Amino acid sequence: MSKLVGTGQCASCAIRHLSIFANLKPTRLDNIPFRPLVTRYKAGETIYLQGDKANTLFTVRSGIVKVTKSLADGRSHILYLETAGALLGWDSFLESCYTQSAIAVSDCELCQLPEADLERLRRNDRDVDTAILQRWVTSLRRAESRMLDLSTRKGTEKLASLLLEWYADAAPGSWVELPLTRGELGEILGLTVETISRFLADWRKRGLISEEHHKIRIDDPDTLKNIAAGNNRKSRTSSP
Amino acid sequence: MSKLVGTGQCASCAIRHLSIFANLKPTRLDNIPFRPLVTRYKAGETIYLQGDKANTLFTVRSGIVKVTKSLADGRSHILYLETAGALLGWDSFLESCYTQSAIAVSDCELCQLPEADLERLRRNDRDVDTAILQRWVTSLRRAESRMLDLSTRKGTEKLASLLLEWYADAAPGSWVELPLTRGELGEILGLTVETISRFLADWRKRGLISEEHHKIRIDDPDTLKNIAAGNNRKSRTSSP
DNA sequence: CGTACAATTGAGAATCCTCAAGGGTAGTGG
DNA sequence: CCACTACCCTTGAGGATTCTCAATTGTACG
Repeated sequence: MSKLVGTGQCASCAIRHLSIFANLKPTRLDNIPFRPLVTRYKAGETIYLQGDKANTLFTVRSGIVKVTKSLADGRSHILYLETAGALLGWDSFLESCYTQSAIAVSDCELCQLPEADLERLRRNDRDVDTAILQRWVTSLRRAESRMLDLSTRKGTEKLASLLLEWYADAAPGSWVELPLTRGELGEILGLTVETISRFLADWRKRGLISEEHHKIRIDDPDTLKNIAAGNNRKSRTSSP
Repeated sequence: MSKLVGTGQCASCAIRHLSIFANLKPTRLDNIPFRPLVTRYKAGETIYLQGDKANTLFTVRSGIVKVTKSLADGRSHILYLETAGALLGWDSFLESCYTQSAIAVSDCELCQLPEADLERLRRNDRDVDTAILQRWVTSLRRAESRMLDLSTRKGTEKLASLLLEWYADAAPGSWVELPLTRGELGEILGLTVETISRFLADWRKRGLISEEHHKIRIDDPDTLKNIAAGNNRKSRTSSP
């Protein structure tokens, strides 16, 4: 199960520059009126479940968290993959229940921010308030971009985009950890396991990517970018 | 073009109970330090465009507004349909550009809320702040539900749900205005004009709905609810 | 009454899903 | 150490769904 590591020292936190406290001056940090609990989760462990009473927000310190949403009949979807610095659990602000579940994809470490404490801090500190507001708008933008992707783009376009985005910060030609199963990739993009498997197999054969264990390498980024841009579509000539 | 009607009197506003000022006590309303401009738009007119400098939020007073997002290649999608009480233009909080466009679907009347004024009010008034925060979380939830719908549900399920939702507040068996074209319905659900047209034609033939001019009536809500729930799927028996 | 746009309908094809079978891999317990 | 299990991945065949292209009809509005 998840393990409590201790209480965080925000002033000396290694990922503070990514967090909502990034812009707080050191003197202000002393005013943070609570010490967030730091919890460690192993891959596959649940952080919170859709339907649980929502009264805590979380900041990801390390690892990858998938945020999923399920339908009554069992169909589900991965809404976001969150990494270091992300803030989870907005539903807490409504003092209701979580409308999604959060699950560790890799081993993770998270800070717990009780809603009441964070709310008090937000009201008293303009920088924290602004940081939260910005994250909020950014989350909404991201969700809206995903809606556009889901509704207008083909499977190959979406998968190619996801790989490139995942790979964005990596050195060209290097191996990158991809701790997601085919099923999870499908749940992000709205495709089935088999479809993902077929696309990746095809791209491996064509020399666009290589895979080994749970690592992936992009060998032909240009072609992949073309696919992501939809240039493999049948005919979309702009000439009359 | 859009026409300026005048400046709003929040205290006596007919839709205040739906707005972010709903919970302000009458005495507090006098403290609203600005008079929102009220503007009228005719069907089809643009309220703001993706890429415009974002410094104004809007409250819908009457009519229906579609909020759309476009890809570089021209493909686009309707993110939301907004009605009385809705707040638009969150991007203004980031002092950047609008990442969507807002267009009047029917004749509309909107209040303009300059970001700077609203921001000042939000910081000074806890109720306004809470109201905005709640709308934010609600918007995010709605976007996430739509993501789930777009990625997991079939066309018929989505269209049936949309009609039922649209019809939710109407009396059973009554005619309801549906000012959306087939193309717009498709842009909401991620389907083409032709697909929408075929679904509706089929349902008309089967006696589930009736259409006349731009009005629609649901004749067999039960069957439609079944379709929306996915009960027309091939086989999903839970027995072994 | 012409023009522009919306809706319909058909035919064929692209895309993706479902079902099914088989192979690989990692962890577990005797 | 090995069998066993569970889970993930792959691949094929067939079919459901939806798109694309094209032609036609209907409708609103100046």
